[in-house]
Amino acid sequence: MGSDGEPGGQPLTERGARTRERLLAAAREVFEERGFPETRVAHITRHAGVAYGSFYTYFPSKEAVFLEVADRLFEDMTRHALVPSAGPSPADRVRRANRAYYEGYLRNAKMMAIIEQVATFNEEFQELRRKHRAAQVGRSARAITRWQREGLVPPDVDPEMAARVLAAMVDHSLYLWLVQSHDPPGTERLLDTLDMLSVRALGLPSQLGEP
Amino acid sequence: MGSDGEPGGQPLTERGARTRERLLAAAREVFEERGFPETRVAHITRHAGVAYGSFYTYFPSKEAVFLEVADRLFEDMTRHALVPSAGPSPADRVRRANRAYYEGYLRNAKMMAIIEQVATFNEEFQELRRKHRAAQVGRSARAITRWQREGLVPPDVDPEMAARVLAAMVDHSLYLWLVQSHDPPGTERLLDTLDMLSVRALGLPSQLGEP
Amino acid sequence: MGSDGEPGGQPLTERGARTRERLLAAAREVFEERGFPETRVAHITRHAGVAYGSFYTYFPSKEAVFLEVADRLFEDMTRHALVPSAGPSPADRVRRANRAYYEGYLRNAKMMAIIEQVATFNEEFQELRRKHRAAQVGRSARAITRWQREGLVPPDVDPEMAARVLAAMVDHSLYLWLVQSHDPPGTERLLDTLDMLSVRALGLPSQLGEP
Amino acid sequence: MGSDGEPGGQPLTERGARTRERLLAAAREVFEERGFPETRVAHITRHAGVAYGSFYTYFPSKEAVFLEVADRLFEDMTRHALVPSAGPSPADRVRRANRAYYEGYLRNAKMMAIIEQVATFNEEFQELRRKHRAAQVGRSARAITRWQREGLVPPDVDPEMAARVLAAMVDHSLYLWLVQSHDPPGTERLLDTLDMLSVRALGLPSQLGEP
DNA sequence: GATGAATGAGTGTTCATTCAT
DNA sequence: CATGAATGAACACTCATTCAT
Repeated sequence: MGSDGEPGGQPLTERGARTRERLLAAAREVFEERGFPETRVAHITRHAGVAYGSFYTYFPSKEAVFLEVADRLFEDMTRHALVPSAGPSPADRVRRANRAYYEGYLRNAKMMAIIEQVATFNEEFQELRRKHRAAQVGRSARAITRWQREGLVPPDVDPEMAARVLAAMVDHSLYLWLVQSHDPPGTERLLDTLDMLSVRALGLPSQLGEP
Repeated sequence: MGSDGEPGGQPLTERGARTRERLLAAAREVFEERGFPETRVAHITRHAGVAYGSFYTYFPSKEAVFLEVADRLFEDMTRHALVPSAGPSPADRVRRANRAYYEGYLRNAKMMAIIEQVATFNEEFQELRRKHRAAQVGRSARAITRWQREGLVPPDVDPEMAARVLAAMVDHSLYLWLVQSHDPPGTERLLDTLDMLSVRALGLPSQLGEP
Repeated sequence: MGSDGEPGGQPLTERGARTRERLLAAAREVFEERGFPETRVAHITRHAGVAYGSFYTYFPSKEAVFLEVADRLFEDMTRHALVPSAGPSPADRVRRANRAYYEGYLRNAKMMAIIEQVATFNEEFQELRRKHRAAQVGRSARAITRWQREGLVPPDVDPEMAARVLAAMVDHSLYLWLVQSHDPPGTERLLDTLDMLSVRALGLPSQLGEP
Repeated sequence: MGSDGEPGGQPLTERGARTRERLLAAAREVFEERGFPETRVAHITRHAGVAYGSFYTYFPSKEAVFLEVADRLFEDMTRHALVPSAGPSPADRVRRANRAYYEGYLRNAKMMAIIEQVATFNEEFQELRRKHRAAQVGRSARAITRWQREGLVPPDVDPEMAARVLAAMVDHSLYLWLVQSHDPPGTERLLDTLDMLSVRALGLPSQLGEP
């Protein structure tokens, strides 16, 4: 409303930075525990050990902390998902990517559930998520295109669509398995199936030298 | 939810049945339009053209109508998903099942979004959904097992897991395409990809007589 | 609104009379079970086995049934409270009156609790009750006056006040004992104390021939 | 009543304490004026001159304020009811106790009516009241026992029962007089009768040196 | 910057009573 | 008379955000 420092701005002092960090960490924990709609600002501040009002010193709204928590999570997921393109066979690259995604999912499973939740009603957040997804799908699509040029993937495969569909397969399978079923035993079988189906769906030779 | 054992349920007269139907239809439309949390009971009754209080003559809560609307939808999805097992090749059966699911999804796309939404915070509803999914996955798994016996699917495929994973692939791809992206053009390419990947992932011969 | 038969009027047919009776009996039972504010008209009709709307054929309101139920109860209490004035000593008459009141209270204990309840917020009902009380107190006061003329009660006793105060003593003691404490054992001791204190408070000779 | 363990209680600042006090005072006045069920939270806050929501900063429910108002009242009644045991004759002690109780009742008459009201439907409150009553009755019973040892009260009197019964007498007489009859003239006659009947009922010598 | 009190619009649900059939 | 559907005002409680100290 004025030219004053907007709330939610970055803190300038050392102490302020610590408080902000505490709030972010507390927010994540409370969101994981109760979900977004059931989380009260008071829960977050109590958990962080700061005064109620201080929340609004660092974040303009409950939504805003969530966005930031989610952003950090996406960052984490993406950073670890990078698989060196040079190296073993395409099939192995697919397997490694799947495993890396699984590791990330496991690390962040609870928060992934909440992200799914918020994505169902918050348009701004949907947009953020679409972007992250598009980047990931883009990378996979480019790999598929390359493999097609090398004759490893049949030419009738639409790289963009295949990338989308396989990403949906892995993502949603992990969601149902880790989030909705609370991590049941036998995860190895699930991962093996994901790997196998991904590789065969693309028609990749599963071993070096295989047709 | 009251402990009085109020009827709050099935109408005894023709007129009551009509009112109840009107409320159900209105509820579905309003839910689709605004989502579950943003729907007010007043919206539903206004839309149905009945008095506020009449809602509670037929449903004990907002949640209860939702459950019933969703139940009807599951019913619709399941009824149309039945693909005659006798007939053409396995690959064709897979394609037909995918198409049937797509038709259902398209018919109910808006409501599917809301179902996804409610599933993220309502445990009772999650359970209902798990059951429907399990039934579907079971059917697919049995088909895969049969194909394995007939030598059409490699023996290293875990039928249950494969069924799960492919269902997740189709379901979530359609969700992202129809719900989150609001039915963009080029759906045929998506469906073709789903078919192709399903068939190849299972190693099914895509044409009669093909290996 | 017109010159039609007002609701709540006496029924003319035999069948109507039976329905009305059923509603009255059901009302009493439900009131006893749940108290006045917690009783729904639906409870009464369900309990009576008649249709919801029929209630208003016989009674203009929930309050109206209550008034009638209470009126019958007062009638019962009064009818049995009549102690023949001729007969044994005044002390015995006091004892008999106390016992008769106790019997009535016991018979109607649950309803007495609800009457107490309604009396705290319904002015019309308070008036009804005041009248019943006044009649009872009047009778006792006249007996005390007589006993004063016969030299059995000291002349410094105010008959009206003493009657009031002793009635309050008996009434409230029974209320606390039977209603609030749910009829604990040892009632005989309570009754003996009530008798003894009543008799001594009035200075009555407790035995024939005693001073 | 929430399961969040919200503070909802004691204010931490001077200003908060003042607001809480204002709400308590306003609550008492509104309860007295309209009774418990007819009191709206909005009445209380309007009367206190604070925002609606502020009520719930200090009290978790309408019931909770009532409990606290009543508790303070019981406190007041008890504090003033203490009659020095040393001093004049037992008869005088009885009279003084009666008068002290009357003073307290007069001071709190309106609220006593509401307390009676709430006691008819709120179990938690009934319990609170039972405790206060038991304490009072206990004190009286001990006095009667002492007087029996000193030969001032006949040995056939049951101290506990007599204390109960006389307390009921005084309490309910005052209730009917001050609350239900709105303090009619001639209260002195009532008090004299209460004193006289109490003393005679116990057989206490009404004057020093009298038998 | 930190604190915690203040604000008040918003909502699901209840239920006595009325009315159409 | 009987039936049960229709009505809608009423109310306690929540909670994100703002503000005074």
